[in-house]
Amino acid sequence: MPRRARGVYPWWHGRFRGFGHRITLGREAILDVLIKANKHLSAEDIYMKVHSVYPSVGLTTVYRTLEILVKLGIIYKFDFGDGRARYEIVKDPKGVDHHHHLICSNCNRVIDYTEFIDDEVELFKRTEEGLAKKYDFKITNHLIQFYGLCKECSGKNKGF
Amino acid sequence: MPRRARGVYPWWHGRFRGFGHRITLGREAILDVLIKANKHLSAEDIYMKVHSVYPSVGLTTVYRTLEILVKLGIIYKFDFGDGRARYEIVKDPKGVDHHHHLICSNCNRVIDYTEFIDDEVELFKRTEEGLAKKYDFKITNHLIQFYGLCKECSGKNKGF
DNA sequence: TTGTTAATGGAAACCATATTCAATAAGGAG
DNA sequence: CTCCTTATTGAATATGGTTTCCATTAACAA
Repeated sequence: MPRRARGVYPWWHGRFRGFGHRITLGREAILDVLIKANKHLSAEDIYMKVHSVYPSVGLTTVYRTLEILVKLGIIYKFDFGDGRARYEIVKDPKGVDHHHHLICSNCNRVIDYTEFIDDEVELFKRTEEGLAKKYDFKITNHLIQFYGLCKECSGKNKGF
Repeated sequence: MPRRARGVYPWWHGRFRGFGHRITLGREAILDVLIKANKHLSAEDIYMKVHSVYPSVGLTTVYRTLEILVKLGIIYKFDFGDGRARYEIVKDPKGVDHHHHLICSNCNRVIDYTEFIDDEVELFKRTEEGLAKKYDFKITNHLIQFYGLCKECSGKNKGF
């Protein structure tokens, strides 16, 4: 937890407090890990990193904090099909770091890609508007993932 | 399991046998349920339906069969975020039944939509080609889901 | 500083899915 | 049609990520 200049608070404190949540050491540490990692991490990944600095923070707190962060829209929760969820800090959809995922059905390797995002975002904007109107559904975000076989697996594995 | 005219086999038998799998009563019943349901079902949903007709078919067989069907590309497996997977028969991407999902973050209701699919298919064709080339990744399918608040939930629930 | 109440961690509970294993049956060979 | 090999099966049990319980601690408003 980097020391903070007097009276200067991280961007997310307002949103956090605004929903009635308290700022705690554990929560700061957890979000700090997500921000610094800048890639998808499992709850256990996060727990281990936080725990190495603050051994008093338990796995339960990690799960509870992640749940809040997801609901507040501060982080994303992904399912890559290997039985454990992954979490990732939300970036501006227009930002440089925004990406989607390629998932290998065989080895579960996950590749981030940033190409074609502009086209996708453009299409989604249109689709979202149409769907929101038709179903009276307030869309907050979308999930896009491609599945297939990665370079290593496509050679040896023929389906099953 | 409807009686079959002599020598006439369901479309999926060839693919099934081709991969060395045997055709069994349980497997026919399970796939039959998926075909007739024509919507996403959980393993338990499928188990109960099959079990009501063939009490001898166990939940284990349902899971094992679903795993094979997914690997053979005969059904899709979805995660809607409520902790249990859903399965759905694969239809031709150009077919009328092809659809994607709108998921309510609050009540977990899932809405199927078929609108705008053409645009998406078009975009994905381009994206898939580009990604396949760049990452040497053999894409077999994609997942798109929109998250947000449904009509019922958007009024009362403000985030958290 | 104090009081109210959210937050915490460790243990236990949960629950969907996976695995084990002996019994059974699909389907090719004869 | 029958036999034989071996995939498939169900029941019970294990697994493992996530959630809940509950007594204790600490955030922060007054």
